[in-house]
Amino acid sequence: MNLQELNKEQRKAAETLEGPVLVLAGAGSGKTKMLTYRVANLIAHGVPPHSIMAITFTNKAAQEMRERIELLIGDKAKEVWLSTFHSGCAKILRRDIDKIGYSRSFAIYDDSDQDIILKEVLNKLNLDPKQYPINQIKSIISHAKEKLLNPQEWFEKSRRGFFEQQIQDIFVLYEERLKKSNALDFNDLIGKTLELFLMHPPVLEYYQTRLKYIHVDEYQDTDYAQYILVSLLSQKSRNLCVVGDDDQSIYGWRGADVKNILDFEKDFPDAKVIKLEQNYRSSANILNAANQVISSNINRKDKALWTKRDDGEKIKLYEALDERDEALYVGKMITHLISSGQKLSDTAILYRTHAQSRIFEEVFIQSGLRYRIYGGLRFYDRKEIKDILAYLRIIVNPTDDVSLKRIINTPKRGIGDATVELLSAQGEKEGVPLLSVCMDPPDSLSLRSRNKIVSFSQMILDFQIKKDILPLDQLIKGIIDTTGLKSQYEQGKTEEDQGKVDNINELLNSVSEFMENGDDISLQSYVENVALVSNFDQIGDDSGAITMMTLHGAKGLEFPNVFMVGMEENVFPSYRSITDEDPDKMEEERRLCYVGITRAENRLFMSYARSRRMYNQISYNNRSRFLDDIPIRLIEKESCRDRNSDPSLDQSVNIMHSTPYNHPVNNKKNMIGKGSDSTSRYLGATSNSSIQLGGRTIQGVSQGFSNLNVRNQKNDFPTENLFSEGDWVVHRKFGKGKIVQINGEGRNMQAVIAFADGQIKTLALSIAPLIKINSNN
DNA sequence: GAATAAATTGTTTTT
DNA sequence: CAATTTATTC
Repeated sequence: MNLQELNKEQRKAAETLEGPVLVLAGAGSGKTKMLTYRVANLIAHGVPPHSIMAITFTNKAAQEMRERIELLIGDKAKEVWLSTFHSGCAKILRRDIDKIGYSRSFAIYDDSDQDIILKEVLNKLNLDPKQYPINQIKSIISHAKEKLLNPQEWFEKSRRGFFEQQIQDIFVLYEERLKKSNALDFNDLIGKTLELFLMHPPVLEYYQTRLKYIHVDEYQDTDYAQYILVSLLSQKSRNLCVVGDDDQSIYGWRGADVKNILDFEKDFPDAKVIKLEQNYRSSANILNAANQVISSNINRKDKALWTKRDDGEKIKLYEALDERDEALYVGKMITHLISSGQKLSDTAILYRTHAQSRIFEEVFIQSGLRYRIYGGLRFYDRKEIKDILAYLRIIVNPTDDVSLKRIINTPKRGIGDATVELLSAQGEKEGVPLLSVCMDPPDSLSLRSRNKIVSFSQMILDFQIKKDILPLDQLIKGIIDTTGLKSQYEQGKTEEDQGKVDNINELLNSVSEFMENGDDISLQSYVENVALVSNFDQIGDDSGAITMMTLHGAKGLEFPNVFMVGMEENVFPSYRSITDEDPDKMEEERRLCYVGITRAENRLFMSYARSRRMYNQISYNNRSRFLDDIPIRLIEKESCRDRNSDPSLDQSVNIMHSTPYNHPVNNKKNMIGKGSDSTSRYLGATSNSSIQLGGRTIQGVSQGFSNLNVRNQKNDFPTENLFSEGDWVVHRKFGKGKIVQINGEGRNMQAVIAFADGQIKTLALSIAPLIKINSNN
């Protein structure tokens, strides 16, 4: 490691090791480089790598930083604690969450799980979803949790009207459901970690002592809860280094509080403040444009980025006829860039909303330009994938009612809505997990239904046994085979079904990858990983494709050529930000524009359309106000030829028809998630994904599982594998208990169980409706 | 209970 | 417009 490679300010930041440090790092100022060297420098000064923590915004950023530190100091980099807030908290909770009344096999509920719970809650309270929109409730709950408010506290601080009272009730029930399912939402990951720390000081002290040097990247995007977390963790050592840029704060809508960075000096009066203002990324023209745009904001720390680079090319501004014309222009420009030696991956298209991507997909497919879309529907959020994951989740955490409901009749096995409703009501009445009820369904159901339900729950328990016997990939393969999750699509002939089969194969692929790379390859770890990765976590995998993403998604990235499209009022800035009552929203929108511009290294293209189809109607928007902030001298203007007077315009499309493909653009189909590559399929390239799956492995597994089926038919349930002394279990009627002793063998095996209410019972394991809840300890 | 047809409803940004 | 929810029929 050689600190001489840093500039003066960067070096100062990398050498100021003790005490609180605030680094105000402008866009492209070598922030990651500085952080990397600082960590390496700490290690060079004898600090053990495991005492160093760095929190980043995305898993991708964490991974990249780890690689860069590794280049400097080698294998020791592996011991540095690098993670996002969410995955770091998940790690802490996996160790000790049982201390605050959850099982360590807790589930992480995502957005769509929240939807399901809230729908049920509204239903139960007899509230109309139109008057209490799910999305609004979700955001209220999320904001409350960001501020560490419980339902009551939230209500006290609200307007305290009738609506708020109802929201409070919903909130309370929502929390109860999560708790009952042993599940946490994203905000809980932070909040429950804090709860753990506050209720159990020794746990906090452990981390305070261990993590002597803490770094937080993108500090401007932290919310109140995260701020408290960081404050607590660094309280003892006071070695806290935060890095951020108030001009790049673009997550206010998610609870991010710029005050955290603006007030850092108040929180730590002895903080050393270092400013990184030299930009290494963009040409002078691009940087000047960015500086001009952001200077219209009032609420910001004064600073000015500068560069040693030449002016470079002017910013190209294109006025398009409509959104198709805009896409054609972009396609044409990219084709030019390619012919001048640029790679496809040198170019990114940035837009305000995902919906804008579709027309680009259409045009690029027609032109044979490979592209990748990041964000949007996550790979793991696709229906066929979520179904598989739901099986995995119920195996890890048998109390996960949301997952169970999802799969109890998927694929179709004749357990209808009415039946599920009844089972669910029963579980609620008795306060036990749905799976417990399924193991011993009420007599009010027909024998036919009961048989289906019992054999379903036996299948789940069989999987639970297999979990500890088979390696992860074989387990998942076996589940897919046994349940018919894949074969249900293999029979279908539509392209959609085929895509689903591909995605399932892709999932298996990603499992193998996970097993090769990770150190913890347990099912639980896999499920957790899947819950916390985003679509932005694999950017840069593909060197042969154009990158397409939202402006938010582009934060932290850079590209030689950047297209900012849809530069129109109501699009960008978004119509929702154009309000007089909240000028902060417009400021955030402007920062987003600043972020976009500063992604570009050499060439920046901006475009707007005179007319655009939005929300299924044609709208005519003015050019974005942000364009007017850029000095004319930095801009080179191009305008569309009028379609009426110049029929050759449409022919310009045909020039790009080098490889004509007439595949329908099938909506989110082309969204690229982890490892998936449907673009290459469209373009005739071979995807190696399915090849690795063939033959041997598959057969091996299905054999293993056919044994299991036979056993099922004989009704000879191998309980001996499932329970052992010391296990925590939940009984249908007696509630939570601990197995203190196991006697007998096979079908006659009995367990002595001490239940939470003090009762001690001896139960036959082959028939007792028991669920193991400490499945992974 | 399942498969189809009809109606309805929603679109910022994400760990 | 397209995805999801609801109604209808078998």
